[in-house]
Amino acid sequence: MPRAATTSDTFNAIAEPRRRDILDYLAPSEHPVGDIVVALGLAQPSVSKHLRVLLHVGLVDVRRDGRQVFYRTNAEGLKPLHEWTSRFERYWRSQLRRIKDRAERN
Amino acid sequence: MPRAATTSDTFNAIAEPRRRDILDYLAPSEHPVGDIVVALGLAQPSVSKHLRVLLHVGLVDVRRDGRQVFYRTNAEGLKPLHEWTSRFERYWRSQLRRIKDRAERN
DNA sequence: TTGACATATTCCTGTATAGGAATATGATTA
DNA sequence: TAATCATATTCCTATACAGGAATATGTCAA
Repeated sequence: MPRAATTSDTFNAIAEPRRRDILDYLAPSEHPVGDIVVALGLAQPSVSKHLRVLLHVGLVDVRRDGRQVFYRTNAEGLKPLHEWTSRFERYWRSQLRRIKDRAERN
Repeated sequence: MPRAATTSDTFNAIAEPRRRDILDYLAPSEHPVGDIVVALGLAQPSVSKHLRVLLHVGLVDVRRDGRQVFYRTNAEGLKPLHEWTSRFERYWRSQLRRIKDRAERN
C-alpha cells in the first residue's frame, strides 16, 4: 500500500509546509486566492491545488463573490490534531513532572 | 516535485496512522519491537520500518539490550506540532470568543 | 559451533503526489 | 460580443512511499 492520500485526513493535509503556511495566513481573516499567491509567493495553480486539498478535509471554508473566491481557515478542523498532541503533554511538562510520572508507574 | 519524504520532518512522519499508534503505545513506557507487533497487530518488518522513520525525526529513543531493542516515544519531538496547532486555539475557543475576535479586528 | 530468537534490511510494486506549463471555466466590463 | 480578470483543472514527470515476501544481521543458549 502506498502512502495515504493527502485528502484522506487532516494529518496528511498539513504534512505539506505550504499548506500550513496557507492555513496560517487564512486564520485571522478570509482572503481571495490572489492574495495568497502574492503573500506566499507561490504559483497560482499551486495555490488552487493546495486549497482544494484543504477544502476536502475541511480545513478551510469558501465564499464566492463575483470572480473572486475567498478562503478562510476553519480552525475547528485542527482540533483533532491539537487533541492528539495534547495526550503527550504530561511527558514533556518538566523534568520534575517526568520524575513524578515515573514514580506513579511503580 | 513529489511529496516530501516522511523522514523530512515530524509532520510528515506522523501523517501515517500506524506511526501515531506506535507513538501512543510507546509514550507511557518503553517496549521491545515484538510487543508493538503483538499490541498493534502489525507485521514485524513493517514495525521496524516505521520505527526507523520515527527514529530519524527524533520521535522515539532506542535502547538495546541483548537481542531486544526497546523503543520509547520522545514526547519532546511532538512539541513543535502542538505549538503550531496552539496558534489556532483562539479561533475555536468559543462562539463568544469568536465574536470578540471579530470585534477586535474592526 | 549450531540452532533459535529478535530485529533490520532489501527487493518489488501499485499508488499518490507536487510543481510547471498550458488551458479551461466563469464572471465582469467595454 | 469581445477582451480581461480571477481561479480551477488537466497533463506530464520524477519521486517517495507502505506493505508483502524473502533474507540478512546480531545475540543468546545448548
